[in-house]
Amino acid sequence: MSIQKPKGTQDLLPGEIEKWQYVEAKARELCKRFNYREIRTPIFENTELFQRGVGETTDIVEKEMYTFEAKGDRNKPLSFSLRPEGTAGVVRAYVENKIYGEPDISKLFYIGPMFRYEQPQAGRYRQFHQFGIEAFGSVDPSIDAEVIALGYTFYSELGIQNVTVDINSVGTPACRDIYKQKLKEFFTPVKDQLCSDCQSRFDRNPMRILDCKKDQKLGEGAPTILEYLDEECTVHFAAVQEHLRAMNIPFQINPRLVRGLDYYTHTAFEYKAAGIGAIDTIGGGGRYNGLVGQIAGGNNDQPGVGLGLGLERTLLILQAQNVELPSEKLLDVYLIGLGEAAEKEVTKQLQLLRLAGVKAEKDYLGRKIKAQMKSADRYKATFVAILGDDELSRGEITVKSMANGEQQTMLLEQLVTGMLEKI
RNA sequence: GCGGUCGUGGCGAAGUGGUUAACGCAUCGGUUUGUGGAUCCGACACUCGAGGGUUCAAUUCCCUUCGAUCGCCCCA
Repeated sequence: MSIQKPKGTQDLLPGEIEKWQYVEAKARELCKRFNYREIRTPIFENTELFQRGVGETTDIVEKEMYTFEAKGDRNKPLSFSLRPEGTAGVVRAYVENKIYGEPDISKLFYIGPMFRYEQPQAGRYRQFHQFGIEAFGSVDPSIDAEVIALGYTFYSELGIQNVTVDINSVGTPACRDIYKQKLKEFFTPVKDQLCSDCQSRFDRNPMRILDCKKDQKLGEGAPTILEYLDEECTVHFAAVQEHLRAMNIPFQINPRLVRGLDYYTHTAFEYKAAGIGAIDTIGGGGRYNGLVGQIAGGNNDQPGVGLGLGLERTLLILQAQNVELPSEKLLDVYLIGLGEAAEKEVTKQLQLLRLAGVKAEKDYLGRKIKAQMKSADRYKATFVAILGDDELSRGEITVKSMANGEQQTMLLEQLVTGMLEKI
C-alpha cells in the first residue's frame, strides 16, 4: 500500500482550491473594510500556552491536542502542541510584541490551519482551517457587536442564506460562580437521572448540562444565567444588542449557549446553519476579558473579543446551498504550432503573450491538431491560434474564436496586441 | 475513545466459489494526411484496499488490518 494522507486531513486540489481562494480573498477584503490587519503566528506553540489560554479542563486541551516533545535541556525537554484554535497564539503574540503599546486598539485577523485529534465526520477534520479576528483593548460593547457583524457579513456576502446568530452573556467569573451554584441546586434532586456525561458535568461545569440533548426535559425550567448577571454584565449585554439592532444584524438570545472554551466573559455567540449532517455551528466567538492578563502572567491585562469561523464548514454550507462562486476562466488563448519551425515560433509567441499578461498555453505531448483543439476546449480557452508553415512563411497566424468558430488572420507581430484587445 | 455503513480501472457502477471481471463517463487513436464541442469504429483492470485463513479453486466465505464515510462525545 502506498502512503496515504493522515486520517482527518485533506488534499485541496485544483478545481476545489479556487473556492478556497475566493473565500479567503473575501475574508481579507472584508477585514480591510473593517480595519482588521493580518497576523501570522506559529502553527505550534508551547503546550503551556494552550493549557493556560484555552483551559486545562476543556476537551480540547484534555484530549484533542497534538503534543510533542522537542529538544530542550537534558532534564527539561520542551513540550509543544499544534495549535487547536487561533486565539491563544494571537494573544501570546500581542503580549510578546507589546502590541498593546500602540495608541489605538488592536484589530487583528488570521487565516490558517488548526489541529484537533478527534474522530472525523461531516464538517470535522483533524486539520481544519479557521478565519478569525481578535480586537484587543476595548470593553466597549460596540466592538462586541462589530465582531459579530463582521462574521455575519462574511457569510451573507458569500451568498449563504439562513445563517442564524445566537448570542448570550456568560457574565464574569463572579456571576458565573453564583449561577453554577444555583444550577447545581436545581439539578440536585434529579442528579441520579442525568446521563453519565452530565453526572460528571454536574461538578465540573454544570452549565454544560443545559447543552445536553438527552437531558433536555430535566433541564426545563432551569434558571438561566441571564437571571444572575450583575449590573455591569446586564448593561453590557443590553448594549451589545442595541448595537446589533443598529447595524441590522438579526440575532436571537439563547440563554443556554455555552462555549467549549473556558476563557469567555460577557458576550458569547455562535453562527448556525443547517446542511452539514449533524453539525450546525459554523462559527463562534465571544469576549475574553482577563485572558490577556492570564497569558501575560498578570501584567498588561487588556480586554479582548474575537471570533473563529470554520472554513471547511463555510465551504460545505456553500455547497449545500448550491451557491455558485464566480470562477475565472483558465485560458485566453491556446497556441497550436504545426511543424518544427512553427513550433519554435509558438514557443516565442507564448512567452511574449504571457509577459503581456495573457493566459496562454500550448501542447506538450506532440499531439495532433485535433487533439490539441480538444485540449483547448477542455481548458475553455477563448481563442485558439494556429500557426502552420504557410502562415509562418507569410508572417501571419490564424486566430479562431472557440465560441463561434470564426477565424481571422493576424500578423504574427501583432498577435500580442491583438489578443490584448480581444480579451 | 465508542458505534453503523462501505472499499472493483482516472471517475461512476454491475457481478460470480471455478480457465474472457459487464456497462456508462472520461481519456487516447481512427472515421476527416491543418481545426474543438455531434455520430460511428477501435483501444484502455496479469486484477477486484492490504495481510492472513478456509477450499482442488476466492474478487466472491472467515479473521485481522488500513482507509473512507456517517453518527455519539465535543466542537470549527
